[in-house]
Amino acid sequence: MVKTRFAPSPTGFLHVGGARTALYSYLFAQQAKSGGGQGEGGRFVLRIEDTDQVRSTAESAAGILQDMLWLGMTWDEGPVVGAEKNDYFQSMRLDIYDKHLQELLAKGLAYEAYESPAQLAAMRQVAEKAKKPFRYRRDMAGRQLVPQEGVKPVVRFAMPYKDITVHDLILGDVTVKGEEHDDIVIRKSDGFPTYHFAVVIDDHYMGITHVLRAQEHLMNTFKHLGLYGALGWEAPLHGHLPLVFNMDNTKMSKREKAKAVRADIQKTGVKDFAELAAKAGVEVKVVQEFIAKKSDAVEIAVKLAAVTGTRLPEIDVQDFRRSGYLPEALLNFVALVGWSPGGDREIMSKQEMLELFSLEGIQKTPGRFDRKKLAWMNGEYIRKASIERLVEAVASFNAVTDYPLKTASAEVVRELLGMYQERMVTLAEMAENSRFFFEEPRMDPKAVEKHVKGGNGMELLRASLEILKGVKEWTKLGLQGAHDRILELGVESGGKRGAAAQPIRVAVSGGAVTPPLLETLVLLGREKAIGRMERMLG
RNA sequence: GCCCCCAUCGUCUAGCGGCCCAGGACACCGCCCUCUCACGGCGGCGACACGGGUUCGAAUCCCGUUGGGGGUACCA
Repeated sequence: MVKTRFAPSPTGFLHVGGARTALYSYLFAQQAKSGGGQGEGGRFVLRIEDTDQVRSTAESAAGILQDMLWLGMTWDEGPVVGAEKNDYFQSMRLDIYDKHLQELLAKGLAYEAYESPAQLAAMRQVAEKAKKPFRYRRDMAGRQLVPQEGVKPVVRFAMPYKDITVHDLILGDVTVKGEEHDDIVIRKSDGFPTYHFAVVIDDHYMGITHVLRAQEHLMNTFKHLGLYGALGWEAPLHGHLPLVFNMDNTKMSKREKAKAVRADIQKTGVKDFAELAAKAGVEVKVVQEFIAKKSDAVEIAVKLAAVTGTRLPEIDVQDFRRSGYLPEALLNFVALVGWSPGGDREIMSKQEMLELFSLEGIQKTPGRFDRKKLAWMNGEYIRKASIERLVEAVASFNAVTDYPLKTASAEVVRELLGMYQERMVTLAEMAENSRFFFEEPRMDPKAVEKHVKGGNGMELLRASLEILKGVKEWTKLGLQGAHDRILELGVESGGKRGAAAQPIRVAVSGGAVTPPLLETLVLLGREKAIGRMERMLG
């Protein structure tokens, strides 16, 4: 039996790094499920670690579930979508933690500690000045041995001070010496367990056999192993995954959204934020604090970005959905940051990943998240997808975005997909570039100058307009003759074959780039096409 | 500072002692195709961090150096 889990804390949306951790755990369990006859099956558990009362939110938890499902990762045990909290939320399991806390206390394997946060900070500072590591130990000098007025005690775990080795599934054996350990807090003063305590108890009760988590947890594992020992339980196997970074080696964090917005605001040189604040519907003071880097709040960044037109970097799964990535492409890409099936395999369906996944293929080094490669991969998926699949994807995309594409009929969506499938990398690109089909085009002055006003653009446009006006039936078939004639026009005028197409493009779309002219004109319709050309001619 | 992990093209990686003066993909740069933009095709640039060992033979094994990363919370 293999049982894995993904245990996010609901303090924000599902991060792509988290999605990858979830994916590996999911694949590992699913693999055991399909088993090849050798396994007794596998189960994948989703657990919400909401022991941080201040930062956890219900919306965040709901968002994480939604993102998991969008990516196609379903769980065998966990929260029920749309339902109230159940046993897979740590905040619902306080009794269990407390029971074991009492047990440890009774056995003398845990104890109350009475230092205030300020006292602890001071102790750390002293250690730092002396260039000595600070470790809270029951045998250290200077402990606060009696309760203090106004300070609620925490409970610390009496860590065994002996060498501990983790047999990591990915990194191999890692040992930390006994003198390195310290007595961690297992119950905070608010009565909630800390992560370390809740995780151990939950993994045990939920029967988790394999824990795959990010490498930032490696050092925590020793503490957890200490707890398993004290509780008399067998520990699950652990595997620590390499971290995921940005191309510039910085952490992929939500702070980048704030950074992007700040950079754009600073570029404008505006110093008085009253107008900006008003437009964004935020208090001036809040904006000022944001600019002063006193806050990196995502909600504020989003509001301000809407005003400044800043393109926020994608960090969370939701961001990628809004940018028009296909879940299968994102999943495929994310799988490959830190794992390789060996050989040259890159494009893989979930089913193929399931067949190929193995812990041996997991890298030990941190990976960079190369958005350009993701974009390429998304394009590959889009080009290989059936129109049916893309129609579905557009619906899912429209549900979280607000482009005019949203107003398109099913039939028009299919037409657009036909035109854009080979020339888009994300659905957002299509949504953006196809705006002129739905609303009046914004004229790009450079394009107008170059293709219409410059050279013989006006003449060509006039001649083309006459040809188009003569078209009886405004369909692909009916327009074919006129279209050919327009291309000839370009050659006759001494230009390239497409010389006459450009002025029409610009008149009709506002820019120099559209899908092939014929299809564009057909979908646009006679009235809009001719009207826009006439307007351009003045 | 201390503890721990890691190290192949700019990036993701293949490689698990001879098949490698290192293969693929993205990116980048040319050329071809072409009504714009794409798609597609062809080609180019480009890496075993460094120094010692071990071995007939090392990208692959060992040690050191350097570099990168993680941890060092009443956050997870």
